[in-house]
Amino acid sequence: MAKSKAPAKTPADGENKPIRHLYLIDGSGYLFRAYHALPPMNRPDGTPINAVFGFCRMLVADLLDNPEIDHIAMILDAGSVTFRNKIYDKYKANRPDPPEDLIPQFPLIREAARAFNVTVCELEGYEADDLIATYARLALEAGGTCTIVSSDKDLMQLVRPGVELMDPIKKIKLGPEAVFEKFGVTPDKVVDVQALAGDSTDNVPGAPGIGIKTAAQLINEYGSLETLLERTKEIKQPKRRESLENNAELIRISKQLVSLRDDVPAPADPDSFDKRRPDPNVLLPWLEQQGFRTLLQRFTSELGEATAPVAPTSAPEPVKKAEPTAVPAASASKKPNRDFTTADYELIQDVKLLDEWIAEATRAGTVAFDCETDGLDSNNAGLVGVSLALLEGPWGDVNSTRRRAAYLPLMHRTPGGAVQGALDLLGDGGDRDAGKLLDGQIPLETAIARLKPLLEDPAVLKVGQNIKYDMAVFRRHGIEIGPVDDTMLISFVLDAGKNNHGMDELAELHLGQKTIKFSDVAGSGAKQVTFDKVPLDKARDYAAEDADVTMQLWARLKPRLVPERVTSMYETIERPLIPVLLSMESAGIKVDAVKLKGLSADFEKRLAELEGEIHKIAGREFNVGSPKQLGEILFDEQKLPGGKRNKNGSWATDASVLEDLAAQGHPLPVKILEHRQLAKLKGTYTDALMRQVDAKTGRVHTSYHMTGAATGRLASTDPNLQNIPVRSEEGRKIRQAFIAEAGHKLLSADYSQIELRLLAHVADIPALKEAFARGDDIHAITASEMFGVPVKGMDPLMRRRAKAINFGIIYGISAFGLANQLGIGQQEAKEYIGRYFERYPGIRDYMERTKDFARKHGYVLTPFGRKIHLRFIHDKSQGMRAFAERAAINAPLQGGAADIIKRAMIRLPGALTAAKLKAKMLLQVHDELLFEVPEKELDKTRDVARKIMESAASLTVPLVVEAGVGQNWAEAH
DNA sequence: TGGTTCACG
DNA sequence: GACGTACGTGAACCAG
Repeated sequence: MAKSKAPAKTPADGENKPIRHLYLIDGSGYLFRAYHALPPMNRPDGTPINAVFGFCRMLVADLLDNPEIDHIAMILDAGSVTFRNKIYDKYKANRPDPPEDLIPQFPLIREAARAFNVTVCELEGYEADDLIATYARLALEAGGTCTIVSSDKDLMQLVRPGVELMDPIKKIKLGPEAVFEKFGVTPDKVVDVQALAGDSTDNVPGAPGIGIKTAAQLINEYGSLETLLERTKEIKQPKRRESLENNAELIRISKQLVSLRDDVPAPADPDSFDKRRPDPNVLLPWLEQQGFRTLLQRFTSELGEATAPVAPTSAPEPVKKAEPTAVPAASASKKPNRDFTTADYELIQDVKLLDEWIAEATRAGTVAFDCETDGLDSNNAGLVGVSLALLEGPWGDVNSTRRRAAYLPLMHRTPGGAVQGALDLLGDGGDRDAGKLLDGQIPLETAIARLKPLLEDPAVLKVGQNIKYDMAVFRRHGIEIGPVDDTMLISFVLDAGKNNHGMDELAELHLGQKTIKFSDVAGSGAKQVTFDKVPLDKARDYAAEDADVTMQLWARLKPRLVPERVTSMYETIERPLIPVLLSMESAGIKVDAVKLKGLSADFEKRLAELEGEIHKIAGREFNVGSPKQLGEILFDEQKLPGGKRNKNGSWATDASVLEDLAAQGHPLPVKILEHRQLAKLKGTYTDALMRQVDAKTGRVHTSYHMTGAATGRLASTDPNLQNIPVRSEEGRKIRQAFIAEAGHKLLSADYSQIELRLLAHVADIPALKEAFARGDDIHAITASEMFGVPVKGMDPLMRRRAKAINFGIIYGISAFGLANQLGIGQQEAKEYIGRYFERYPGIRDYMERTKDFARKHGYVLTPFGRKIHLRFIHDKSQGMRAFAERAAINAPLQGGAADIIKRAMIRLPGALTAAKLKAKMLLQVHDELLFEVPEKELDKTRDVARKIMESAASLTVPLVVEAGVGQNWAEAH
């Protein structure tokens, strides 16, 4: 017998309204999805809550707040035994148990739905999917439409006009196209494909040897499963034919298993699913119990205080956790000024309105702005428009403020012009393409002239998201923007390691707002247009939103700096670094294109030779660049010993494997290694670098990302100039192509052993500190202390091993890693580590202290106060925790070194100017700075650089900088 | 798009 | 007792 659990509607709601659009939430599917998507969180009483939190966030932000939704219900499985078990007893038999910290959340999702006054439906003997199918049908028959909130592929068979699927985490609507992408057939044929292909997670057998690809092909060819089974004789491939002929019955059973029933007895009339206001007496106490503070705040102001609070149902036995973590209240969704929408964004098309905005911004004292361009390269992209946003009212109080945002289009053009932007070599911003300037735009020169006083006004703070980019664009129009704040950097100093710092992610996280995607306004793939071709109305929505979101993020994040003790990290390191990096990026470095071309030709010739030799030894032709084909040659065909497989089952062919084989005297791996090295050099460096040379300057301009690495290191892209080869002879030839301008030389200054020095400092190891103070060879000293041999006349092998251990310590040593590095047994490695800790017990103490700190606080600190969060420090997987612990040990050292060189970089431009030197800082490679120096100023510049770098921090060990000079980077380094 | 490999500190 | 492992990046290439 079916039993209904649909709650009665509250009398106050009156009559049910008929369905227009029904939302059906696949409750357990959603819970699993949210569980895996969100980091562990706990309720104040310790109960794990992440999946429920994700569920509530979705429910509020996407469903209850969406006025288009009038009917909504959550569907659940009533039990584990259904009619399908009668058809096939092994159905879903090998489902693993859910994770233990998910189990207590199952009952909570029922509570959550009840608290928000959302109907819960379940039906014994049937799965939630059958109920969903049935309600989808009922909705259609009632003349309405239906959205199923689930990412379960089994529900794809229900997609049809009026019924769509929505991924609850990605918020993507899945229509027939998505179904076709997944199953290769239209939605009505999905069950046929599933019946043939089977499903290992649900233990649906299907036809052995036939997967989704083959199944789709067969169904599309024969039209339906039944026709196919009748005409199996026509199938040419013997294996397929046999599989189908021998398993016809099993396939029919499979079809019954995967077909959803849309005729089950519905426990409640779908008209009764109408969206209802939550009852404050139920919702508020429940939210409080879960610790969802922002939601509580919001609903208290929306619904009013509870008048007769109903105590939340008793909580299940909480899972005991060693270190309960707080629910991040700030990440809950919250939308200030909910009546403010994109429709309120303004379009500035005349000078009068622009002047008004500028006056308003000047009066407000803080303005968010963002510029839109026709490319991504900040050195060349042309300015297309500017957006501005204001937040007026009490500082930082998002609830009692008024939002305003506007877009000022400047260089939008009619579509149909030649593709340009990145390909633009003239860079003049003029008549470089066929598109004509659109009407209704203030002339660029006029707008620039009006904006300049605002953007340079020392009394107006300009807030940007990755403002380095905007500063670069405006600099080329003669505007030096300042003073500035950067929400990306504020987020970085607050939350490095917790989340990334792109605007879309921050908007979602802190404002609960999904931003308009660039591809929504500009298209995607080959059809994508540059922003100047986007129509003004769309451009306004997209661009004004950027400034609007930036302003709100600033109001949300900036007040956290002081209480979370990262103000000085932001104000003395990250923010002042912006203009320094900007100058380095726009300076670029000269490369010798002729030299690169020659190298490329050399490499190409040698590669062709090697390829011939390799094919000869292998006995056949194959793609040497394909690890898959190579693995098959080496281990399946040549039957070489010692094949390892990587996690997806294919043969591993990385350098360490090939080196092992080479050491055993096999000729093929030797050639492959050489081929790999040259292919890398040619593909990644010579050829790619030539393409990156800027036509205007004849130099390459990298772009530095300030928030790419959680430790505080910079990252370099387009091109990455932080991984130019240096370790191999062939590779160094590429460095030779980085050259100085005529009359100049390159000066390279790098910190010696900076991370080990920091280790000696923070762990406070007298023996190491003294060795550094004396200027001793630190690896030799370590070897001497460990193995009890004098430094003089030491076996180089011992020094090498000590060096590997010193590095290992920095990385959070493990016996496995050290053994791998040194090519010794794990036992031996373990013994070395033991001996090291015996000699330097302070280092072991430091490592333990650091791990404890990370476990207690969820982050670690560099000596300069940079915070690095360890997201996985309490993960339930031992492997993930160990990973986080090693990262915790490494982060203060790597991050501390990053702090030091950043401090030096900030001081250097001023110091050079003060010494009347014209040297330019060009590149930073983590512990090295590269300068281009007029030949006559070499000595002075070297002295200044060394002095500033060595005094960038005062530690209990000296900082030592080694400098070199040359015509090219290889010589200087 | 994800996995593999390899360049750097 | 088994498992998966050195820390931090970005780019090219292959395969699906």
